[in-house]
Parts: sequence; structure tokens; C-alpha cells
Amino acid sequence: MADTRTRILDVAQDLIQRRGINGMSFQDVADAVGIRKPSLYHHFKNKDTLIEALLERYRRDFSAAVASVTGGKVQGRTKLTRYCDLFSATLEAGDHDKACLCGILAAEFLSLQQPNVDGLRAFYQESIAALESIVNEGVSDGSLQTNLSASETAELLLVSLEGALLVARSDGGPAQMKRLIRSLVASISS
Amino acid sequence: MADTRTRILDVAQDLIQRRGINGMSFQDVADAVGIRKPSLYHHFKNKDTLIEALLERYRRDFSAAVASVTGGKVQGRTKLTRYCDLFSATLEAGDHDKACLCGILAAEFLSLQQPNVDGLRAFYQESIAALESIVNEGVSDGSLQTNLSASETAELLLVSLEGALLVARSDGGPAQMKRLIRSLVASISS
DNA sequence: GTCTATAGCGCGATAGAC
DNA sequence: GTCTATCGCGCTATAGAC
Repeated sequence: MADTRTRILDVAQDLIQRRGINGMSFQDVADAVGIRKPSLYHHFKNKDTLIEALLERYRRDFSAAVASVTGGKVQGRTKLTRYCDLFSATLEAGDHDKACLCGILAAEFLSLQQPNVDGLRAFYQESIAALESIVNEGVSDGSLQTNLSASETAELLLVSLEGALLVARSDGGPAQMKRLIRSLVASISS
Repeated sequence: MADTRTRILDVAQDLIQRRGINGMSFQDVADAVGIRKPSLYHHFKNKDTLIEALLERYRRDFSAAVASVTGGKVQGRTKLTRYCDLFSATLEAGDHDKACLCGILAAEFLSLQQPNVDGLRAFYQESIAALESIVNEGVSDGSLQTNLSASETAELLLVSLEGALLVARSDGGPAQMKRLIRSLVASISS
């Protein structure tokens, strides 16, 4: 069993990805962890610092996942598909009701404290940078093509994935998400 | 001055597009309208029926705006740009902090009652249908091209616009939104 | 590190007068 | 159609014992 702090983060992240920041309460978290509400304050000063820790961990974990997906010696197009599958995996988990943490935070942007605004923007920048590398590789190896710059393409890919996850969760589910990713990759395939 | 019911809807929509459903309270609405909180219940039975009325009106208004944009005898690509500009206009209004109502509702999907789930899905279906017509026109008149079907392209355009609006509101603002739309239109231009 | 108890507030919603 | 008053609840957060 993981330590209490980690379990709190796990539960809080799950709740926010499903219900949002304003839909998640310390009572919900305490219940799911199996401790009393005031005990949470021993691990995190308040709700905003919990989200801060969550965002840091999320960025770290996501970067590691991206690295493992983009590391091998495969075509750029394959890497892009694997990258996109990180997003669809979120929706396929559990009850198919989880979105990207940062997509949720974007929707609740005006509820965010400054450190979390910065963390959210850093996530976008890191994601776009990773996608830009993938696009560049794909164009070089001939598996991808675009009439835009790599950075414009990367930016467009990220917002498309974020939008796709939110819409698919509300409507067509994992099947729609998979279809959207297929379309997205096909739209820049050579 | 519009009637009270209309003013309540105006204020509630503005608040939800900025703060979300769970970030908007009847107290906020009453304050902005200039009446007392219990007076709201004369016009709407509860919060969920207010959102229901809001969603109905939003779909009607959006359809009218789309019709006025797609009505003329111009190229498909021009119509697509004008359609996309409906989304960027949302971000450009006021303090640049408003997102698409339905993008916000998608993020708070698990807080929605069934009638509002249906209304949200209807918005997506109507939007995708409108985009599909535009894409078909553009392909016919030679101003747009895609290696996907018109319906796949339309679906992809919608989620890209929804994602773009949420990300641009959090990060790059109207300038990023405009750039994303330019990229989006360029990516399927002939 | 976790607990009981509680402060203090804002929420959605209702009763009933005018 | 709007008001005053209020109920009951859930929230974030703190005090202080163990």
C-alpha cells in the first residue's frame, strides 16, 4: 500500500479528472482514502497546494510516459499514434468518465491560483514541444506531411486531442475518441 | 431593458462561460441582475432547469449565427473561416475569459442532469452537421481538400475548435486562437 | 499522523407577506 | 413579481487531544 500522501494525490486526481476542481471536495477525498477530513491538512496546507502538488506530479508522469512512447527507433507517424493513445487510454480507463487533468483545469481556469496557472501553461508548452519533435521526425522520415510549420502542427494536434477527449467523454465514448485519433493522424500522414 | 427572465439567462450564461456550472451560484446571478436570490425561483424552478433553458436558447442562437454565416454565395473555405470566427469572437469579447458554453459543460459533464446531457449532445450533432455541409461545399467548389470523409473532417474540426478555445483562454489568448484557426483552415485548404 | 469537535460561511431551496 | 426570513446542508479550514 502506497503512503498516505500518494494515496491522497491518487484519489484527488481521479476525482478532479471526473468531477472537476469545484466538484471535488476534501470530504470526498477523505472518504475514498479512508481517513478523516482534517487529516488531509497534515499532508497539504489547503486545496490549492494539493492541486499544485497534483499538477507537478502529473507533468512529471506525463513526460515520462511521452518519453517511453517517443524513445524507440520507429517512424514519426507511429510515435504520433502512440502519443495520441496516451489520451485515449485516459478515457478507456475505469468507467470511461475521466478526461485529461489539464483539459479540466483549462475549463475551470478562473478558479486557479497563480502557481496552478503556471503549471497548466507549462504542461501545454511541454506537450507542444514533444509533439513538435514527433512531427519533425515524421516529416524527416517521410511518414508525416503538413503544409504548416512543425510548431503550428504541434499546437493544433494538442488542442485537437484536448477537445477530442472532452467531447468524446460527453458523447461518443472511447469509440469516438479512437475514430478522432485515426482521423487526426490520417490528416497529416503522407 | 430586456425582461427579467432574459436578463437572468444573459447573466447566468456569462457566468457559466467564465466560471463553470459549479462556479456559478444563484447569489452571483441575483447580484448581477439586481434582484434578490429567491426571486430567481419565480422564473426558474431550480438551477438545472435554468441550465436547460440556457442550453436551448444557446443552441437556437448558435444555429441562427451559423445560418447567417453559411447562407451567402461564397466559397466553402470562406464559410469555414467565418464559422471558426464565431468561436474566436467568444474569446475576444469582454475580458477574453469566456469559453464556449458547451465546452464548459463538457468539462463538467458528470454534474449534468439528463436533459442537459441530451442538449449538449444535440449541440455537437448540430455543429458537426453544419460543418459537414461546409466541408462538402468547399470540396465541391475546390476551395477545400481532405483525405478524410466530410463527416470525419467535420467531427475533427469541431473538437479542434472546442479544444482551441479552452487552451487559448488559458494560455495564448485571442492571438493564439486566431493562429489556431488559421492553421486549422490551412490544413484542409487546397 | 490521525482523531473529535467546531467555527464560519455559502450554497440551493422554501415559506409566506406584500 | 419581488421581497424578508430561514432551513438544512456541505464546504474549507482550525483548535487541540491522543
